[in-house]
Amino acid sequence: MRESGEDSRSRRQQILDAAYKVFSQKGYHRATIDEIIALADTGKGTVYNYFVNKEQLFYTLIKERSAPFEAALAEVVGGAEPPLVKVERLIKLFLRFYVVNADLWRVMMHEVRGFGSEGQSAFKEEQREKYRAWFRHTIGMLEKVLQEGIDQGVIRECDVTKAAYGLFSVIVMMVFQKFVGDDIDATAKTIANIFLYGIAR
Amino acid sequence: MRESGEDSRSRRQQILDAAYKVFSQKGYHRATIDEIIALADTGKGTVYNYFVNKEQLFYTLIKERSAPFEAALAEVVGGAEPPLVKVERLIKLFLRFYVVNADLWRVMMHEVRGFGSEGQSAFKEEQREKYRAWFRHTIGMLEKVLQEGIDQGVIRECDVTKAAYGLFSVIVMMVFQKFVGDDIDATAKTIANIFLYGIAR
Amino acid sequence: MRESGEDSRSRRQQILDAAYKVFSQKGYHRATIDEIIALADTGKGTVYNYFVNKEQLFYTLIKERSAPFEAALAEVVGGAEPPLVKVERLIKLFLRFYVVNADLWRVMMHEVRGFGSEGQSAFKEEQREKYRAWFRHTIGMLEKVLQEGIDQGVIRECDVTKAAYGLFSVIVMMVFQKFVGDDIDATAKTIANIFLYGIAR
Amino acid sequence: MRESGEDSRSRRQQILDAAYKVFSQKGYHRATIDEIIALADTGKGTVYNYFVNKEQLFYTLIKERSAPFEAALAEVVGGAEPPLVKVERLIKLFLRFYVVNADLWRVMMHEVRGFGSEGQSAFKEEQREKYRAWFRHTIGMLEKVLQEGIDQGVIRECDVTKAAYGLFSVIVMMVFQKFVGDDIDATAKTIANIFLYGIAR
DNA sequence: CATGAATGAGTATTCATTCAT
DNA sequence: GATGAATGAATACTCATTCAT
Repeated sequence: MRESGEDSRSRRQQILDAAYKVFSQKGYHRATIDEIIALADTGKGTVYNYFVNKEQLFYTLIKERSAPFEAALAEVVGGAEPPLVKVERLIKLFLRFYVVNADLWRVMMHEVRGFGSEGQSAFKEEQREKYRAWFRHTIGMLEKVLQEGIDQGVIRECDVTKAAYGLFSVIVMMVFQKFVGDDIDATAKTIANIFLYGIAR
Repeated sequence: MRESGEDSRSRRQQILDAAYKVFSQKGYHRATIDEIIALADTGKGTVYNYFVNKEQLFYTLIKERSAPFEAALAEVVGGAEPPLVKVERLIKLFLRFYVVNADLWRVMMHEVRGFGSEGQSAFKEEQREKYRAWFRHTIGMLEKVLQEGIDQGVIRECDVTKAAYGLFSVIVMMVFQKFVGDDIDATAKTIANIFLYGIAR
Repeated sequence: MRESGEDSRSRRQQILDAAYKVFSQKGYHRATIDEIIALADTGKGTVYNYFVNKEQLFYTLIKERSAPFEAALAEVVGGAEPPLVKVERLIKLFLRFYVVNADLWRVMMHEVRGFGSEGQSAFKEEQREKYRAWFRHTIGMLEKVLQEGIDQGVIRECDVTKAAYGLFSVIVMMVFQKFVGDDIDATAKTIANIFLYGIAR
Repeated sequence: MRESGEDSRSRRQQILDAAYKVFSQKGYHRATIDEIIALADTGKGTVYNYFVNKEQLFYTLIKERSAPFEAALAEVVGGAEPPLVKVERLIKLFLRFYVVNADLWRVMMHEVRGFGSEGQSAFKEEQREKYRAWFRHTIGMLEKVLQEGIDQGVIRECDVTKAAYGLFSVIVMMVFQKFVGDDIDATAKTIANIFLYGIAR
């Protein structure tokens, strides 16, 4: 029995918090259950009481972290603002989310990205598809707004899927390259500006 | 003697070719020397006669593959064409290169992108810095041309580094998402168009 | 579960016992973890739960085996008997210890004795110094008694360090050459006699 | 063709010289053929033209180095001096030899000493017996002189074999512990004195 | 529920030796 | 004789997972 009554944050949450730190810091492969339990101050078996294996622990982490983000995205997309305003607001949401979760998401992306069938990733294909679906859904939010812009004639005809992925890639790149300073709003404005009007004079 | 007369491709090259396939398919960690030698139809010791270790084998692969690409980039950058033309030509070069080398470069990026300082990657910090320098140099080609455009007044004032990284990220994303069809030139045109003039009407 | 109730000797002890046999028989280099676990009837990981690596397993072996011996030496040295009696008693202790531990100690000596600075031994210099300290301390027991003899005038002036090492080398040689029969006391007497009074008539 | 006419020291000797340095410095196991040929500035195959394998190369080294030493021993033993003088002269010869060859002999001793039958040593039992015979013969020189001393009544009755091994061990210990300074004769005198008359007053 | 001792599959690397040239 | 490219056997160590308590 490790602690008596101060079990406010459940064992499960303690493990998740520790896992977040370790996965973010070490990546998926180099993160060890041993390090996670040391940080969570719990036993090894306990982890396996709450999570079926390392992979599912990681997945749970991703899912729980992204839920509020997804809700926020949906709210903006479903709102009544003009499309161009929505675009900028979405960019801000993305930036805020990735600035906070950059490390964990970088880790996830790597394990998921592989296309080939066999064993490039630590994850089973089935599992990876779930992560990919998450990406598709998330980037789909951008797509919807772009399509709305086209329908309203404020955005010119183009392949919205490609455009959305392109915008997404720029956002993520800015974060990963640590180009995003404290003023996330300014960065969002810049990205939106270039994305909408280009860099040509 | 494993092969008799078909020694056209040297042992070294056989190993490199096999390593290319295995690294591309499995990623760095999951690629095993055993699989590489099986594919190269050679002995394990032979690999270590030509390459000091797994990491250096991987590095050699990267270096030899990228050399012609870098030369082509330099030629365009040093050319006399107008900046906007150069931009499109660079985009084409990047697309062609990444379409061919997508898998291997994805693998490399993961090991390099690294995060903090310690040991999240399979590579030593020193080694990773070499890869990062390669990226900086490559993306630097884009930067130069953008700056040239600004100097000539055809591109508006902006942070060329961020712009270059943004453009780069879009290119890579298009490739990784397999949005690039057979007509690379068309894709390049589209990317250039949007990058230069934005998507707003 | 490998064994049911005969868990009297802990896993750790089983491994140490097996390691003792294998190291003694094969030497440090040629002893393999695989052979040790086969003899200990346990899993490979178990060894690494108790010992950080092969070297530390070996070190633990040495340390645990020598502890009682050192205590016995200290008792004699600290006793009130005349120096010449102490010398003989120490010789007996050394003989008894080395007769039992001859093989393991031979192995250790080789790895430690080391030469220059670099890597001729399987052990890191730092580690080797610990073993050497052990030798110095052990032979130091002989030195102390010899010095006591000189102080009391029963032993003539001489370099006690060299004398102690000489006496030590003779003891070890007798053991390694299997010159020591069942009657350890007789052998000790002979050694003491010659050491003290020489072989000249 | 590495060198043209300056082949005064034959290839064979070049290899032996290099092997001496490397074996002395690195020990038997850690000495590599690669390092030896690098030092000898020759090809790997060449080594195997002159020596059947690593072990026999080592053996040749030992044999060639010890020949003059053995001759010198035999000369003293066969001489007409009084036994006690011979003892001191032998000690001097041993000291001189081991001071020069300490490292190589230390290496040899380790590989040979093991008693058990199987695989404690890098050498086959058959081979090891050859080294042991060399030791027996060498120490036998001491034995003979001691026996001569007993026969002539200047040395008291004792087990000459044990006495010889004891004397030998002391000599070697002094060398290995670097207790032997530049004045080998003085050291020899001291050893002889204590060996003959003991340390008791 | 919590624990942690036990497990073993999986892998990069070294180096003596061979043999075709 | 000289060479060195090719070879492959041999080995310590990690870490996710299980399961008896």
